[in-house]
Amino acid sequence: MSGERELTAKGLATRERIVEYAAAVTRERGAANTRMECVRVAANVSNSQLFHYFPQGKAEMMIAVARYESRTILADQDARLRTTRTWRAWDEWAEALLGHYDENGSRCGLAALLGQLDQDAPEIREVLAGLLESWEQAIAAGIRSMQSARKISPDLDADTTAGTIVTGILGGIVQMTVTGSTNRLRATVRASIATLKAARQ
Amino acid sequence: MSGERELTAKGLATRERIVEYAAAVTRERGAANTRMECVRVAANVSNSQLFHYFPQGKAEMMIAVARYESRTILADQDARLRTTRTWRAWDEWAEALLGHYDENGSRCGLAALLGQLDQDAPEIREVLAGLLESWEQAIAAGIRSMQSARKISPDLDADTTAGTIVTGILGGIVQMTVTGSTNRLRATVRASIATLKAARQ
DNA sequence: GAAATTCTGGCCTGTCAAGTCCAGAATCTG
DNA sequence: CAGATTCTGGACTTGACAGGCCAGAATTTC
Repeated sequence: MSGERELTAKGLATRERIVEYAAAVTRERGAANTRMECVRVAANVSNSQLFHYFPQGKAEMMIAVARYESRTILADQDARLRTTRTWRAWDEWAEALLGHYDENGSRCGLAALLGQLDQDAPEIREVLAGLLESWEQAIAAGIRSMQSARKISPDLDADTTAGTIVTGILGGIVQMTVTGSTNRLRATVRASIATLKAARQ
Repeated sequence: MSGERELTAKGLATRERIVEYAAAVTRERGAANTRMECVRVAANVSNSQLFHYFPQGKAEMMIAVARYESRTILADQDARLRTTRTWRAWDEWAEALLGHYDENGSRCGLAALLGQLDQDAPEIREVLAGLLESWEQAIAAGIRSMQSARKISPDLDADTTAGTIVTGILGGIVQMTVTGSTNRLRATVRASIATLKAARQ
């Protein structure tokens, strides 16, 4: 047993499985209301295992959950946005985003974590800040693709616009968790695309 | 002692004072991390008083806090927006909003409550939904004032636009709590005003 | 001045959940 | 097979915090 962690492939797999179930519970109940006991039952592991893989306890686990959600969202968005060269692709991006929430009914891994920022967990804040940053970059890359394809004017500031779009999505998600309706998210995402189209070339 | 509550003027004043301090503590530490003990000390009352005025305990108190914050925000926004007839007034509105957060450094009563939605408190959700609704209406009223003054085209849908503006503000506030910076809020509020100006008449 | 209320302040209980500990079983790896 | 790890499961400790209880003091109100 060295100072650092050495996990076998099996160990890593188990740890990852725990994180996935923990993320699911967190999405369902919010980070604050996520009980280690619930995760234990959901992941079907023993208590010892939980604390074996997360010696720092719940705090460490929630950071892992934040990283997991972050990775998941970014992988999806990156794939959809990096080489977006048609208006149709943007419409599909928007509908995919909205469709996700229409299906999952305001369960949102991002929103579930946002509620937990008050705690003593600056690391979660950092992870989420990184997620927002990368998300902006993915959208900015999509905008630049459109500019390369001469469909959006090069005068449009891709970074600023991308930032505003992410802010709008975030606000829409929050409104969804408050009101239970995706109306505002829908309106905002469509307004974002309208803004892009207003800069048509 | 009748079935319903009968509070003297003094009693009401004390209750209100408790709510104000509770709101301050909540802003500082977030709803989840707000301890009755902290409120007790801050408001300088005894434990019995706390539970005398809030027989349902913390849950009831947080609802009162939500109503208080809601009232405070709306009173301010209503005053600024209901009869906004000049572009300058909009700029002042925006700067007041941004200035507030630059001063208070990401302390936000609204954000502090948003984090607490996971809990078993549907009433807080309702209060916040009402706040957002009224806020939208205040902004829509401001837009209509501009339309009456023939400064914004009557073709602009005041309600939809107001909804998008509130969504953007909300997203900016959330990003502020995550990143600690008001940059995105600033960009979004300015983009909102730019959208209005784009519908100049 | 009597009745009700407002208020103090401490003490006590209950609950919930995080995290520890341990003895032993199963599994993997060289 | 030997030695490490993975894993079970339960019992246990600890701490935080909500909330109740009570005896009595101050204040208000009629």
